Amino acid sequence: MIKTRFAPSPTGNLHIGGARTALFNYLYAKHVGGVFVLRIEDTDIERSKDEYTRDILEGLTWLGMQWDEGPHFQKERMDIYREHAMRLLNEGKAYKCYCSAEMLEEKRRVALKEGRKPNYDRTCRNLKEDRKDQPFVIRFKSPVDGEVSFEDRIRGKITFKCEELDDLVILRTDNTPTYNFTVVIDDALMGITSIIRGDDHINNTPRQILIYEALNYRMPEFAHVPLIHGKDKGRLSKRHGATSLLEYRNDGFLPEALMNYLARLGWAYGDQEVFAKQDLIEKFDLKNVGKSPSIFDMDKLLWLNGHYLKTLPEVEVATRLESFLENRGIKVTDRAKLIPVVINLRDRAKTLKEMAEMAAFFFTDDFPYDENAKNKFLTASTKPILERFLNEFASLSKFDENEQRRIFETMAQDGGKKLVEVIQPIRVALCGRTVSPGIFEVVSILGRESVTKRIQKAIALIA
RNA sequence: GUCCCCAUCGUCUAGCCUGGCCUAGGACAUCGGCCUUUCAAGCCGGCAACGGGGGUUCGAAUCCCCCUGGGGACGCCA
Repeated sequence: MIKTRFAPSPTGNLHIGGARTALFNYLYAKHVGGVFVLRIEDTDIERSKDEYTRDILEGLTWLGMQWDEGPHFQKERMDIYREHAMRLLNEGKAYKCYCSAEMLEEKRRVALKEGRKPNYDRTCRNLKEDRKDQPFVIRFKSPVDGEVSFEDRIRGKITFKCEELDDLVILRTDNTPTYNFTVVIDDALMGITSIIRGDDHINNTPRQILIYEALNYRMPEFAHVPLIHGKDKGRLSKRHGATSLLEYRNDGFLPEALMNYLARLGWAYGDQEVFAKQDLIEKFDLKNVGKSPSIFDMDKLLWLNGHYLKTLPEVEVATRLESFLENRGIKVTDRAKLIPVVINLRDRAKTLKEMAEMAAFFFTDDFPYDENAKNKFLTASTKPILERFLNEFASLSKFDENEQRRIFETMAQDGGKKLVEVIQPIRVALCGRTVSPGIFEVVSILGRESVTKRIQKAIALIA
């Protein structure tokens, strides 16, 4: 049974990079019929915050990655880690180190400055006496020579010389365990078989392998996925926009689009661009994951989002649009309007937020006029057009497109104008702006009463 | 500084493992055109890449080496 996990630390929001790592774990697990575990790595008491945990859980849920197990919290497992540390200590595979953090920091600084590698010099490794009253950390005894290598599912064989590795701290002065230690214990105890994570962890892998061996636990397979970079090629950060996945939700992105986009970032399946979730589960595989870092491209995400806006069932989009309208303070009293509005706007909007902005005027007669549009199209010279339209419209017996078209064409002909010249003033009167769905559609959706009211209001505005 | 990783259009990528089908394919963006009541959407077309140098081979984007460039890691953070 394949088991994967996503193990974020709640020291920040769930960002794009984390979400992608989670997605690869999720997809791989689902692809092979395995289990996807969620674990919160909150051993850093200082920086961990509940609000971040909430953000992570909500983000994963929104994207549609339901975990099968967890969330486990490391905070609740401290005793387990301590027992393991004691076990290694008793077996002579770890030792107490009394060096002060300040002193080590100074040594590191000097080493770096002199161009040496800033590794711990193992001062306390062979200490015989037990200094009972002095604070200490527990360090793992790393082999002095030899090498460690592993077969990465994405990159192939990776080898490190042991001399590059130093004796890492596994238990701090305050009796709390460190990352490289807890991660091994948890992954082993939780039966994780496949560790898929960012390639910033490649360097940690040999240390972790050594700990697996010391603890005599079964070794999982590793797959290191490249990081996502910003436009400037640097690591993705706040500077590049959204810091939380949930901001994308609030900006009107669809989880379907984001999942699709994230999956295609660093992974491909021939020339296919559009993948529904089930499709991803069927086709995703580690062997198609690329090795080089990719750059987050908002334009492509927008395109995909637009695509899903156009292809998802109308009712589905309508429901989501309604909450975005509410966010703008618009109560949808006439639900029946929602569907035709979506049908007319889905080709024009890239996001739900944008769609809500474009849809607002459909739901209230009390909408604002775009200043430029008003100045240009609601003037003394266009007033006759509005008045004539009002009359013709009132005498309209049927309400279909042909009848409407006849009015506009007659008006254009009589006035020696182009169709667009008579339509634009009407459009501004009805929508408050020069950009909208087709004028016939607008009229039909608004209905007789509302159209009349809006035209009258516009005429009054001019007078 | 040391170690590790990476390298195809501006971007995401296919092709690389198992050399010839590659005059390097698709998508986004961009530019032109068509359609048209505005704006989109849609359709058609254009521009655009194998980082450099050595090998190996009849033949290299594909295999090997070096260089360069980029990224990551070197914590009592995760």
